[in-house]
Amino acid sequence: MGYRIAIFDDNKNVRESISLLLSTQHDFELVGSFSNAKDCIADVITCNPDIILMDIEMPDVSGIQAVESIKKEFPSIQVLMQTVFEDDERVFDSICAGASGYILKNQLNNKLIDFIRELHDGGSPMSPSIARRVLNKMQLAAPDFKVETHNYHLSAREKEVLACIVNGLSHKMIAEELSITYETVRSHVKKIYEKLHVVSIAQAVSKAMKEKLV
Amino acid sequence: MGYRIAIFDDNKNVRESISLLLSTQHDFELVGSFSNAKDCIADVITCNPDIILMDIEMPDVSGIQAVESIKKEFPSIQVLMQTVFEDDERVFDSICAGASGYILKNQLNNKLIDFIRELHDGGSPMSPSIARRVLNKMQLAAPDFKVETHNYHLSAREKEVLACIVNGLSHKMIAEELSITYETVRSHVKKIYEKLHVVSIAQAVSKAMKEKLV
DNA sequence: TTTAACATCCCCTATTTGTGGTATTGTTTA
DNA sequence: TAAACAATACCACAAATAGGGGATGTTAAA
Repeated sequence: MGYRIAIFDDNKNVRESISLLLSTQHDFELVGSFSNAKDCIADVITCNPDIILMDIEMPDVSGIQAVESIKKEFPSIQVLMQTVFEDDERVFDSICAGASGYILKNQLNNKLIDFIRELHDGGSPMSPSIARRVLNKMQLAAPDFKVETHNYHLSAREKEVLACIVNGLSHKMIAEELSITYETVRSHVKKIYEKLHVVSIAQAVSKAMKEKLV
Repeated sequence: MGYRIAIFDDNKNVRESISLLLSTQHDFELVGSFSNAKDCIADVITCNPDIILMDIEMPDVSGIQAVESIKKEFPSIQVLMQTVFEDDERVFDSICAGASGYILKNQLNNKLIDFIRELHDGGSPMSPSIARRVLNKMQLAAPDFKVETHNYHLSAREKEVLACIVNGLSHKMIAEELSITYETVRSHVKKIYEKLHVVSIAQAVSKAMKEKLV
């Protein structure tokens, strides 16, 4: 089965050299080549690719916006970002937008073919320095991932009330929201405090958010 | 400049075959080979490696615990995890513990040399499927990363007070904590609410934690 | 079938918090 | 140097929250 590949890049030379490179592989088929991501959804519908090579810096619509809308419409398409930039922000925005790989353009020529195959086989090709950035970011965010998640045995109703509290509603507003009386809200809150071992709204919100209880 | 490499792996065959593989590279030097991470800190001091190949599953002390303590003591040593496991938990625990790369053992033979060089050059070699898991994890955690971080121009003192509130202290306790009067705390709180555009403790805590203001 | 947990509602009291002011002092900056 | 901000402190009143009860009906588990 061949790979259907599309390119978005505003640089004509880049598009042409990639086209030439892809043509050396008998099982690669370049089904689309676009200088602009303005109509990327329509373009993708037209050419129906499996894999998209996406430049980040393009006029009008950035590659990051493009990958976001493409992945929303076609989650199974794999997008490989390619750029000269490797600042943290662009890297993480791309990944969060749904890119499955991120490579620097200086590595284009020699490795692109391998990277595309790796992508197709369920891998996530990244330039070495990008991969390092990604790991560093995860290490920084480690506390966010490693949440000690006790189970406080809150009932469904109690979780609802707690969610309202975290969203900043007063007891009175929670009563309205859940169509119960103020006194019932108070009963739930008392029970929540007991179960979480807290004694105030501030502590409850803090604990709920820290331990992702809502 | 040569690479000083140490191995931790409980399987003697693995250690020997890696040793053999490394010996084919004139600039690689195997400075230590250990079947156990019990004394990993002492071992590392003794053999002084630049790079460590760490097996995950070892008796007594796991590779994850080992990398955690090694990175704590010697942050500049690069650790490459190698394992047959690729469950999410072990992958992320390893990365959070400070590993700079993570490769599956079935790819050992042919690629290990390249991976070690990549690691040494500031990259983070990962097996393709591992890289994909890492990106998926980041995408899932995207909301945690993409914090719209307004600047509310809180003064240093106001941030202190806000931190106390988030930690669940009452105004009275904050007064004691910061050695100011109760009324001053209330003044700060008023100002904080004004700047954050909130009207209650719950909202303040919620906003402060969501936007990582403390 | 008794018990336990849950959801609902009510009362009383005390404390904490929210809102509106005012005021002094020192520092920074336009 | 005047204006703006920051940190401190106080007062008064209103509203919200916290803690102690008690009560009822339902449902699910032992």
